[in-house]
Amino acid sequence: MVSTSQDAGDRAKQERRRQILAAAKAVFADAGYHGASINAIIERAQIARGTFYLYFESKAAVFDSILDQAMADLRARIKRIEVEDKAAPAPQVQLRAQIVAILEYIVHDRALATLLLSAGHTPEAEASERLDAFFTEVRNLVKRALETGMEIGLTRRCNVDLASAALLGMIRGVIEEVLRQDGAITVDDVVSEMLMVALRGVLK
Amino acid sequence: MVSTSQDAGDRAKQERRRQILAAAKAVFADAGYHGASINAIIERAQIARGTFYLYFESKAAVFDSILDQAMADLRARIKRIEVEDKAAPAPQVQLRAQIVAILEYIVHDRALATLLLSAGHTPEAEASERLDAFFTEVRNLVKRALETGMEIGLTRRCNVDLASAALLGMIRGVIEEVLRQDGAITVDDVVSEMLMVALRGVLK
Amino acid sequence: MVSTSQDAGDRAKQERRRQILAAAKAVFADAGYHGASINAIIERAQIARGTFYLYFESKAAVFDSILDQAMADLRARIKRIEVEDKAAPAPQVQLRAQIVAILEYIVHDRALATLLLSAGHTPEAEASERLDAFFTEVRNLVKRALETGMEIGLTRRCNVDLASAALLGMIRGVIEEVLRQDGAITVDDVVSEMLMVALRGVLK
Amino acid sequence: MVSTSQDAGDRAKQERRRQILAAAKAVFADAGYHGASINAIIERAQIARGTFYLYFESKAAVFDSILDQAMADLRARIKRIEVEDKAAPAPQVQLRAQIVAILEYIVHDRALATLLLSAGHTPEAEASERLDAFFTEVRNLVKRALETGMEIGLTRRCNVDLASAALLGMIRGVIEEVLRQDGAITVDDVVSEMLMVALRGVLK
DNA sequence: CATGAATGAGTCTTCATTCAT
DNA sequence: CATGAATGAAGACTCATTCAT
Repeated sequence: MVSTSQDAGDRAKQERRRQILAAAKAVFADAGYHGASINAIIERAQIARGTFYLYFESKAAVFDSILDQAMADLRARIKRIEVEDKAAPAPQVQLRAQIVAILEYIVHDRALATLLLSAGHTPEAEASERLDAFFTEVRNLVKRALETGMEIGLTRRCNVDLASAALLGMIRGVIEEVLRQDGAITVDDVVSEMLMVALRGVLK
Repeated sequence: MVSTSQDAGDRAKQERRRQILAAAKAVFADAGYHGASINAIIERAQIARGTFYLYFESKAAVFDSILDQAMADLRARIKRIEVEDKAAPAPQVQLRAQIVAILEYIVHDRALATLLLSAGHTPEAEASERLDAFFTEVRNLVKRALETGMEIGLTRRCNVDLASAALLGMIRGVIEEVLRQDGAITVDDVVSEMLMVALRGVLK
Repeated sequence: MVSTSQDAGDRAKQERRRQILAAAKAVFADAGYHGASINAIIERAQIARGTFYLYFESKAAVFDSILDQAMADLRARIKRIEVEDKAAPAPQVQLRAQIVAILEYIVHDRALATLLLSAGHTPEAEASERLDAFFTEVRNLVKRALETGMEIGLTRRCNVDLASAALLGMIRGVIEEVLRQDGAITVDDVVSEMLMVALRGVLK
Repeated sequence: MVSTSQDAGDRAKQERRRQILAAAKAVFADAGYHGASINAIIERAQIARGTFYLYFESKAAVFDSILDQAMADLRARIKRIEVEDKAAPAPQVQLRAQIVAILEYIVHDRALATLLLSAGHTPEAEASERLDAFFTEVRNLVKRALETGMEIGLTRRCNVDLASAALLGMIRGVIEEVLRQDGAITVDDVVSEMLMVALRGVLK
């Protein structure tokens, strides 16, 4: 009995937490970190002022929570591409699968996508640094991929810093386009198109 | 006489205005729209509080002014690429020249670049909409270029919406990389690399 | 049976109450009335938030309880000094015994002492008035003692209001000093010194 | 002209500052440091919220200002008592004059007096430490006076720590009594009575 | 024109108190 | 009885904007 009701309480708490996180995510996406007010968050979450601080220490803390969660989720979807293992699918297939998984995760949650696209200009939240670190991590992954590609003669020689920046910018641009068209397009098509541009260029 | 002193006054006024705009640009770039305070701006511009409101009606107004100026400058550097006129340089040469001109303008003014890259997330400034409109305008330009390219058989068939979004995202990503490296790289090199990726893709 | 278990319940309740009072006393002494938080009290008392309000109706109420208890304890230690009864010890001996008893009670409970010394400045607690009343009561006692002393020719003629205020102030000052030295000094010595100053003055 | 109007502005600012300090002093005296709210202060001072922060950085800062001013004023009234210079008035006359001056200053400003009597239990204001230091300073002065008195055979041998604590407590008790009687008594009479008790004791 | 003192709506955060479980 | 999640009034502080000089 006791454990049951405690579990129920815990579940309720987790639910509340999710509810606040969702509201905060939406508000941050709408207004940006600075523009978002606790007021807006609690109104959206339909809770009292104090309740917010029962679940999060501060405005920065919710923001951090959101980003941390997103980063963890994204990290879980990112894996090194296996080139040497002959049993593994072809690198391009692996790459495609990963990009689809990532984009699907991001695009699936509009607010989160907006957040990720705009964060970075948010000096006070600690998460901003961690977000930077995360993006650096991703960039390094792409850089290593390019380097490997060059080694095995798959990819053209290029400035990997610039090329990776260009590729990531491309991904961001494409995500924005998907958000803009809001579901009128499947992630799968998007990835095909994007890979085409990225891998083969626009010229015939 | 009157007109002369008026002109002098006008010139002085214009100078003051520029001075405030410059200060504001720096502050906005440093702190973002919300993080920027009138205080910081007037301190940097060495003017009194009231003086600021003599030249701009609000914080949002300066921000708008800065973006409007930037958009006007950029528009002046963007021209349709001439494909039919045989006397004109090759399309790729024209394209390259334009992109170099644009990037040089943006990268030359670090504060402005930072501003443009982050301005999308600044709800209260009206300019935000105009900025959106501006980017749409640019995207349309790119789209038309792609369509023309496809018509004359220069470019691969593709989803022009996505491809243009990808290309613009690429440009933004590359600009960020240039800012990150802060002058350790010339615009010319950047454009070469970027065009390579964009036009031919990363594959060998 | 019922009455027995009720008694047990009552005893348990009383115990809980004491536990909370002790925690509250410590917290009030540490942080002052305003600085003390219900949070700190319940943490120290190891009880749940709601439980606190089962035993006291408000923060002010605990504070009042503490002071009331202290006042009752102190009252029990204060008696009129018997001058006429020849069987009684000499007035100075009686006085000394009482002061020792009072100081010992106060100094023995550091938290309480701190509380009493600072409680005058705690507007919202009702007890503050009662504390004032209590001190007035004590002052009156001292005043009557001085008057009696004057009548029987033991004491110098003086303004009893001022003299009693001075004497009580002295006691408070001395208590503070004892707290400051924290046990490096016995109440007995303190009282000797204090009586010397009070009764004979500092001059030789 | 310019300097005149600037001076006028400065004078006006000084006046405002005084006005706020006075209001704050009254509110702090009424409610204690914690109990005092910026709201209460600005209402009493008849100014807007922001104006307060134009003159003081924080609530603690006003509090500090008040105490610092008081301490400076009091220090200016405290001088070592000259025992060796034969041309100087008798030590007791010097002492009396000083105590009168100090009490007159304190009693003259009811709010300040209340503040000084109750401060010390005000942890967050920096001034609290400085106030402690000030009181320690005064106690040391009294201690040295007692020691000197003992050396030249004027004073009885005694525990100077306790005796000085007793004497200062006495002063505080007497000040409280004067405030209680609110002007129904002159400082001069008070000092006479107090010195009588302090120097000769209450016994005949 | 320029100034800067004054304003007050709005921000984040705390905390005494209540009440459903 | 005990619990602790929920509440919201109230607190300190910021800052874009106005206006008398």
